Amino acid sequence: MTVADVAKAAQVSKAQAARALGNYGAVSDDVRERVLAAAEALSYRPNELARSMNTGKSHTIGVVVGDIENPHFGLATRGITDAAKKAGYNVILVNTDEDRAAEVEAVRILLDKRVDGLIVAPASSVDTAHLQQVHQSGRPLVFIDRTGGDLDVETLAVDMAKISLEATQHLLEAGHRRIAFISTLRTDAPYKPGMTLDSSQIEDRLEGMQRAFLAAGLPFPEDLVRLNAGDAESIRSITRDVLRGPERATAVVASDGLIALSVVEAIQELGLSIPGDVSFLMYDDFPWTRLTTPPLTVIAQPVYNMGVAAAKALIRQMEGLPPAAPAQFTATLVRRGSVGPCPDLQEPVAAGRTVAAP
Amino acid sequence: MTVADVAKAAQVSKAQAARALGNYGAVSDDVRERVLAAAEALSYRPNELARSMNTGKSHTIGVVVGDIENPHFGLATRGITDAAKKAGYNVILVNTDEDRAAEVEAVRILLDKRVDGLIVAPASSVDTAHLQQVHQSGRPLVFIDRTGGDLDVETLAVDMAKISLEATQHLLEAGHRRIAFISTLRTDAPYKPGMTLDSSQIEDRLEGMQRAFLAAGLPFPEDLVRLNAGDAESIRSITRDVLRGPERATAVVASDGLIALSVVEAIQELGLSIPGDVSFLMYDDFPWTRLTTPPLTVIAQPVYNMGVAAAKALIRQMEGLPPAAPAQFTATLVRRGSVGPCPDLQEPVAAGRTVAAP
DNA sequence: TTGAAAGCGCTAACAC
DNA sequence: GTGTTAGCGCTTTCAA
Repeated sequence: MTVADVAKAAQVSKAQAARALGNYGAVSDDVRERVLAAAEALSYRPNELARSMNTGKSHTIGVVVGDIENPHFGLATRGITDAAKKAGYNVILVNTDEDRAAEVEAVRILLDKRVDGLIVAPASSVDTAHLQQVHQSGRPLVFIDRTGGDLDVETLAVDMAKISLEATQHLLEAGHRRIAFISTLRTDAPYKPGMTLDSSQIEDRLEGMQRAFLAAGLPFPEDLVRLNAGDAESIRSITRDVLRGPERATAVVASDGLIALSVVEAIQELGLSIPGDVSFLMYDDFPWTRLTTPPLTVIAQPVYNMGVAAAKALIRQMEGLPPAAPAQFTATLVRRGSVGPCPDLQEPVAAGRTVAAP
Repeated sequence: MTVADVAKAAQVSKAQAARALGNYGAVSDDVRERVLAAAEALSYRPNELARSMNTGKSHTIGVVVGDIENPHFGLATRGITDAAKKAGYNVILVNTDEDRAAEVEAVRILLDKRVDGLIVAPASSVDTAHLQQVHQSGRPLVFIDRTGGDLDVETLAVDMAKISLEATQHLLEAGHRRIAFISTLRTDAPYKPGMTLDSSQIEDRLEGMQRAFLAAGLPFPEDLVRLNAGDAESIRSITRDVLRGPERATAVVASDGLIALSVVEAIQELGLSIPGDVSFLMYDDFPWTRLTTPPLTVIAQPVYNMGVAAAKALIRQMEGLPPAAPAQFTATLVRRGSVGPCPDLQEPVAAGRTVAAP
C-alpha cells in the first residue's frame, strides 16, 4: 500500500494524496476526506523511511550509554525516552559496555542510520575524535553524566567536585582520615594524584576529595584510591584489601550502585559492621538503599531529570532553537545510617591489654 | 557525499561504485580498490536509510516494554541489545508505562519506521488486536515475559504457575495460611478467582497459588489478592491493610522488585519484623536482596538469558530460518532469610493471660 | 565485469 | 487547489 494506491482509490493525483496524508500543502476538504477514507479502507501506512529520505529528518535520536543494566542509566534512559516521545521522537539505544571501540562504532552506525541527534555518556573524556566527527557531521550532540574533554558540547551533569567535597567533609568531620574510593574506571597505571583519567566524572570526584583534605590540612590517602574494579570478585578483593592491616581504611566510598553491592557484601563477609567498624557512602540514591540495616548514606543525583533535560536540550538544537539557559543539576548528600564516627584502630593494643588483664 | 561522488572520483560508474561499497555483485579488484580509496579519501558514509528503502531491511528491531526503569526490563533489554548487536541489528526502545494505548501507538510507529521485527512484553494478554496486525504485516514478532492471549507467537517466559506453586508450598509448609499477593496490575473490578486478567503472568501466578492451597486441602485466601497497587503510597497502604486485624496476612508475596521496596518499607514502619512477624517473598532476584537484614527469599528468573533468547528467536524468524527448539526457562526459588514459621496470632488472648497472671 | 536506466515511496518545485 | 515532474541515495534489473 503506497500513496499511489491511495491516490488511485481516491481518484486524485499522487501529490494530492501525499499532501492530505502528510498533512502539508494545500488540500481541499473534499479531497482530504476522500483520501483519508481511501487510506483507511486500504489500511495504508506511510513509509517513514521514504519520508525521512526526502525530509532529511528521521525523528529518531541515538542514545549511547555504558550499561543500561545499571539502574543509573536505566533511569536516565527513561527520562530521555519520556521526553523524546512527548516531542515525537524515537530512541535507538546502544550499549557500549564502557568500551571506547564499541562507542566509536555505535556513533558511526547511528550516524549512518541518520539519527537526527545523539545523546552520549562518553566512555572517555580524553579520546573524543569520533565525537568531534558527530559535531562536524552537523548533527547535534549532547553529553550526559560526563564531559567530553574540551569539546564544546552541551553537557547535562551534576557538579561532581562540589558534592564530592561535601561528602568528604562529612566523613572528615566524623573523624575519618583513611577514606577509600573504589571505582570500575579502567586505567593503565595505578592512581597517582593529578594523573589524567578517562572519566571527567571520576576526576572531579577525586579532585573534590583532595580539596576537602587540603582544606582540613590533612594528607590525602591516595593509596586508597582504587580504580580498575572490574567484576564482583575483583571489587570484593579490593575491598578486603583496603580494610586490612593497621593502616586500613575506616570509610569506603563506592563509585556507583553496582560496585556498592559487592563492597557491602565484602564488608559483611569480613564480619565488620557498618558503621561501627567501617563507614560507607555510595553514589546514587536507589530505593533499596533505604532497606538495608543500617540504611545507606548516599549521594543522590537527579538522574531522571537529567535524562529529560538532555533530550530536551538535544531537541532544541535539532530544531534550531537557541540553547536554553544551561540547567545546573545539583547532587545532594542524603545522610542516613551508614556513616558513623571513626572507630578506634588501636585494637591490637587493646588485645594485648586483654591478655595482660588477668 | 554519495555513491555518485565516489564513483566520479574513482572514475567508474555509479553502479560499480555502489557494488564495491555495498559489497555485492561482481567487481574487479582494480575497481574495488579505486572505489574504496576514493570513499576513504572523501570520507564517504553510506546512507542506511536509502539502503533500507531498496532492500526492505532496516536491520533494526523494535523493543516494546512496560518500564525500563524496572531493573527487570533493564536486564532483559541488555540481553536483547547484546544479542542484537552481535547479529548486526540495532534496537529502538519504546516504553509504554504498561499502557495499552501507548503500546498500540508504539507498535504502529515502529512498523511505520520499518523495523524488521518486534519484541514485545504485552501490556495486555487480552486486547491484542494491534499485535495481530504485526503478525499480518508479515513482520516477525516475539513475546517476552508474558503471553499474548491465544496469539500464536513465540514467547520467551518462565513457567509462572509452576514456580508460584512451588513458592506457595514453601510458605504453606512454614505454616502460613494467610498469604497476601500484591501486584500493580490494573483491573476494573476487585479480584475474584477465575476472573480474566490482563496479564497472563499474574494469572499464572495466582493459579499456581490456588493449586498449592487446593493440593493442601486449604481454602485460598482470595481476599488477600491485592491488585491495582499503583504508586508507592498505595502499595504501602495496601500492605498496612493486609497486615491489620486478627485475620491479617502472615506472609506477603510482592509481584516485582519495585513493589517489594514499598512493601518492605511499610512492614518496617509498622514495626513488624521479617520473618518473625511477617514472612516475605518477592519475584526477581536483584543483587540488593542479599543486602537486607534478613536477606530476602526470592524467585529468580533468568531475565538476561530470556532477553538474549528473544532476540535470537526473532532474528531467526527475520532471516527465515526454522524456529529453534522452544527454550524453556525455569525460575528458581532462592531460600534466604525472609520466610520463617508462621507466628502465633493469638496474641490478644496471650495478653489476657498476662493480665490474669498476677 | 561493466554501465545505463529504472525504481524503492515519498516530498518538493514548478506550473497551471 | 491541483497535477506533473523531478529528485532523495541507494539497489537492481537488463544489456552490452
